[in-house]
Amino acid sequence: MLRAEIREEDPLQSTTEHTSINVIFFDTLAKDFSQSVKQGDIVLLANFTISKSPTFLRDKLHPCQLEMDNKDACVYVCPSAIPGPSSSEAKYVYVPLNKLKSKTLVNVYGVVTFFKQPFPSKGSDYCTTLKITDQSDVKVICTIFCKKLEDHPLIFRVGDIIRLHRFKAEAFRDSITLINTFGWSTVTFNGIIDSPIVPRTSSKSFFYGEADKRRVQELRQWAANQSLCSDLNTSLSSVQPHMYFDFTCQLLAKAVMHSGCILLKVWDGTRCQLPLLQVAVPPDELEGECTLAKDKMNLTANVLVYDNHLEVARDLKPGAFLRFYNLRALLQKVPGQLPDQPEHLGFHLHGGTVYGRGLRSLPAETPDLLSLKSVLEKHVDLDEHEEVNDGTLLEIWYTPPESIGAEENAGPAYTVQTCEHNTQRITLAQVKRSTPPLSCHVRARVKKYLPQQLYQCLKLFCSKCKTMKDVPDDSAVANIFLESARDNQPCDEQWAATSSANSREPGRTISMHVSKDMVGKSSHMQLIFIEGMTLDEISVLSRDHKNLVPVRSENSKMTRMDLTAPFLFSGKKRYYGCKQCSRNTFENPVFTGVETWDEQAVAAVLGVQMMQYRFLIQFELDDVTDTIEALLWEDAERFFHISAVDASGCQDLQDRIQTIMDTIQPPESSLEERPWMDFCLSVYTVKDNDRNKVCYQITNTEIVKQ
DNA sequence: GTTTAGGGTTAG
Repeated sequence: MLRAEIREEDPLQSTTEHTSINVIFFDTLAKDFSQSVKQGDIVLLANFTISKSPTFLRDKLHPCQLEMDNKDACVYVCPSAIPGPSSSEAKYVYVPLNKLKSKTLVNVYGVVTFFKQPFPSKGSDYCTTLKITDQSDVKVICTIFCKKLEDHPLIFRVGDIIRLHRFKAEAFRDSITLINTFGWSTVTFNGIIDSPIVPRTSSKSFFYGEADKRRVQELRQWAANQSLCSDLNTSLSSVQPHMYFDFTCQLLAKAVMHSGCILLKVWDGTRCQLPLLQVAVPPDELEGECTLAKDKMNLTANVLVYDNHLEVARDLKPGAFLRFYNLRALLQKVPGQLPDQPEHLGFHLHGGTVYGRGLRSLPAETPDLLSLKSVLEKHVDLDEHEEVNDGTLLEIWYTPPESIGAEENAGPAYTVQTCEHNTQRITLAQVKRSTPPLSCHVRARVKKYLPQQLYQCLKLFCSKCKTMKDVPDDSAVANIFLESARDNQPCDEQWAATSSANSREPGRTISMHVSKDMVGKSSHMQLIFIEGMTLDEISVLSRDHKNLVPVRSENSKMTRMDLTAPFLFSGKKRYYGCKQCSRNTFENPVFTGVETWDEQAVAAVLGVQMMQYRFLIQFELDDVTDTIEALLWEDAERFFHISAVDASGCQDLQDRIQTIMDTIQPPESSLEERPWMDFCLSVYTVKDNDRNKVCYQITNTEIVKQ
């Protein structure tokens, strides 16, 4: 038994849907038919019977089949005018590119090193120019003139392998060029080693056999070691401003901007690192899908196509896979944009074909598209959200991408806004475009924060002169005490009761002074002035004494220590004064009338302008549309639910801040893994060298108690 | 059995 598949000779004249049908031959007829027929031959069948095709569902051919089981059944085989592969292979001889002779007719194989999409020549035809090379390492320019665009070779990228039949070799400017001539044909193959060898051609008939496969394999192998292949790895996520690059993508939508410009909205499934240009198009002028959700996620590239490329762009259908060649990435200002705001990345396919500039659609099944398709498939969940009404779209627009379709991320996880602002949440890109002053709500993740050493986020701030400084480290403070204690002679003040003792080190005397008014009061009520102690000693002593004021003597008069050191030790807390705003020294302090000594009272008596403890953290926030640097400053204590001064003397509280920061930005985590947080942002301007600088501060935002 | 192009960045 033998099965043959035959097709209607002229499908256009066929009135039925199925133009191919199975024929079953039996016995001698099967054997004879097998020996005399070649693919492409015309057959004439008579006296068959018609039965249901059992393979209809599987092979999608005609639901019936023809069975040649009748004793009168016969078949005539008419050899086709098109020669079969077996007879044609020997006819083609391929000339190496270094052996081309002028004025000869040749067939060649080569690897494409450069090519241009077909462009209109000044004559009657479209022209394709390309450059090829082979193992001889000679490069030859080829020119193909042909009236019909669809008959031009299907070259997708540098590295493709092309076979040229019936080309004329000509000398031009000291080198040989190839031009198509009568009866010409071209076949191309992709240059990827070990990928299936599938001929691409628009020729009506072409010969292709085992010898061709071998030749393609040889050239692929050779080319792989020559680094001829163009870089097709530029994705939207890696594109940089001012680049020229080849870009493989899918067309989402298109719109005619004016007679000289078509907008193509495309994506490759990766997110651009820079904000992408948004081009406003009225919905009824946009052909294809609404890209709002993808725009929002910085996934949609807007390509403006001009001049000679309009012809190709006009015929493209949304959903098509495209490759742009030598596309230009440019930073552009949005109309009405303020000078300080970031520019947006747009893409231009300007006129001309230099460096191969152009675009073409790629057949959906080409192996060139495998990686693109696999990236796009990861975004399938997005599409469902685009078939929704405007209200939902608006919501998606204002929702960070990862929370789309993920219920568990829908609500704020770690922060809550405590303000009364009734503003709709906006994107960071919109924040940057806004005009200060302004309060707004955003949802973002923490990309980075400073200082990374969290103890450095504790600052000293003078509310009078607005000076801010770091908390001095222990070694600096210890040095001040050490210097002061050296060769110190205890001071002698009339108002103080003094007791002194020798330290273990020779020459250092430790003294303690208490106001005579306070003698006999319990120790926690007392204000004790200490002299000649080291930092360690004061620290030990301060465990049991609430108010220790370190002093030194100058000409037997009691003087404050340098204000780099704390002016007061109280339990584990240390209080600092502002060098600029404090009085130089204190004389005859008045201690009467003070019932309880706290840091305020001590500062007042000593003439010290006390510095406040504050938290200061700079966050880099990211919500995909943009990033901004926002300070956590005035509302930092509310944010953490921790007082800065308490944290200054308490390791547990410092650890709690570290824990919160590790939740917001888990160590070693990628941005995508970090929690979304809701922030109230205050946008304001600050004079900076006579220029107005826009600043962002996190206000009215608190960590949710876990 | 003619001609075209014969690579090398627009300027929106």
